[in-house]
Amino acid sequence: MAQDKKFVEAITSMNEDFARWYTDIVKKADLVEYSGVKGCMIIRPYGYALWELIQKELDRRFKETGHENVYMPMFIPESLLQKEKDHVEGFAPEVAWVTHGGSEELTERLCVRPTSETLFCDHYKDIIQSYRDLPKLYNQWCSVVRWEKTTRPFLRSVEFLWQEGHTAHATAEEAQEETIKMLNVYASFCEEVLAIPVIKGQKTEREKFAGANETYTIESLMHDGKALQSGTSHNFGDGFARAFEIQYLDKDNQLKYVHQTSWGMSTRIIGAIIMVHGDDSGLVLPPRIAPTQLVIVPVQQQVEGVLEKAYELKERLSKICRVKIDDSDKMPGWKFSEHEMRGIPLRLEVGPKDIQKNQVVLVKRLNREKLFVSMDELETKIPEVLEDLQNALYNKALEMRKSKTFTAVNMDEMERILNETPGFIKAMYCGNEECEITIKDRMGATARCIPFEQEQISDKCVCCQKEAKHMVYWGRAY
RNA sequence: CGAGGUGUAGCGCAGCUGGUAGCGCGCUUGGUUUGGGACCAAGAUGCCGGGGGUUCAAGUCCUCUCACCUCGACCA
Repeated sequence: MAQDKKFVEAITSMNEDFARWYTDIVKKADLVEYSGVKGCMIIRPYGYALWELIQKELDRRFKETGHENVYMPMFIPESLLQKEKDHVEGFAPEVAWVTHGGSEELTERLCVRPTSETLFCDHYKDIIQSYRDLPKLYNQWCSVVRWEKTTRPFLRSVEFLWQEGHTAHATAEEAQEETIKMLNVYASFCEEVLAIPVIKGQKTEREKFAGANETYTIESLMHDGKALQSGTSHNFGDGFARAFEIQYLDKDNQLKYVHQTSWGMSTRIIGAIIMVHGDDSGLVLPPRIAPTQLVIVPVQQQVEGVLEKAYELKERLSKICRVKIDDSDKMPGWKFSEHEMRGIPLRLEVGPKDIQKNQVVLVKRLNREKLFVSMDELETKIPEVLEDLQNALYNKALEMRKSKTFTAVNMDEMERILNETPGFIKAMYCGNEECEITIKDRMGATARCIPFEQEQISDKCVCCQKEAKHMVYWGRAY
């Protein structure tokens, strides 16, 4: 089992301690450094490069679906935050307040935005008058602050980077269409770019966003069997519009409330990339999101001609992929491990022997498989291998999820599965919140979503055994 | 906010019944090396988390405090 051999002792093994494994990777792969403020992280160049690629891919998809980027203030006056009742109640426990400007106490406290619904609403109220002003399709890239007590890099930090889309529509139908459209954007982004398979579905009443009529979600499953909400899309109906009096004059000369949506994806998704694809040697990045897709490691670089050839290859290959060269004076083995830890999908080794044979060695991060490739065929071979790796990662993640997805018809069965083989549990639900609470209290699992793709596991609710309304994915979650 | 744990060099740690600071890795310089974490030599690096006490003497004992980590309750 040479493939499973561990070359680096620095990373705690996944099976030994998953939480430690995660923090080890985050630090050893140079994604994050802890900062002086509890719960706030320094995102280092490699981690930020990941985020930039995520931004680039998502932003392109937002633009393609007609959205425009804006920037809202970071501060929200207390009175503004108060306007929508459910919304404030949802966020009140975790907002940070600014009370002073310099040495002077403010007449009204300012909240550091935990999310920007109220700001967008306040703005929409001013700029929307006519049906001709609709729809408004805005998005904002920013950071938000939520005063969390238990924090972990990417998964839950006090300040995090995200994107929040906020749209206003003339009709309820349009708003619903937008909500689903953006959920699909997230889902295809996750599956196509991040190679993370997701379950699309709707949140239960209990789990939905504060102030939303409906919340839709994509849920993914981590290696330890815990679920991660990877993106959400909300239909607000006209609830916020009524609270903020966002009205427009329709064609029929009637004043009507707009219908709104919001949707977000955050740096948390980086946690998902780590926990879905990573292994005991470190990060594993899908090629489409890898800041460096190919690293060139010269071997015996002191031998005349080796470094020159390596630089020449870098120059050539930079036209077809994101490539870096490691010409430091570390040992080759050290470099191999280092770049594996950072999850670079493909390594190219070139040494005197290769140059003689006019070939290079390509090594896949995923399984350390070696390919000997002629120097003349790199331009066709490398994109092919990267594409294969992208697909292989998706399939592997899908297999992993399948192997951790179970069905249960009663509480004992559900609890046994959760304890013995953590993962998603498909089980029927009556729709009564009491049952959700019972399940949460008894086994710490929550309703992840009511999937669009329904299955009939049984007729009865897994908890109360009364008539079931729908099938729900349950699980312990991050 | 409850329960537990850890703070000593950049990182990981040792430092006993108190006696004035050590190991490994990393770092710097020079040399030999290079196909899975090389070797030799010479270096540099400390408010022992912070305050207060006990003592002739405190990483070490007492006390308060702060920070961080892990696990639970609440959340993207």
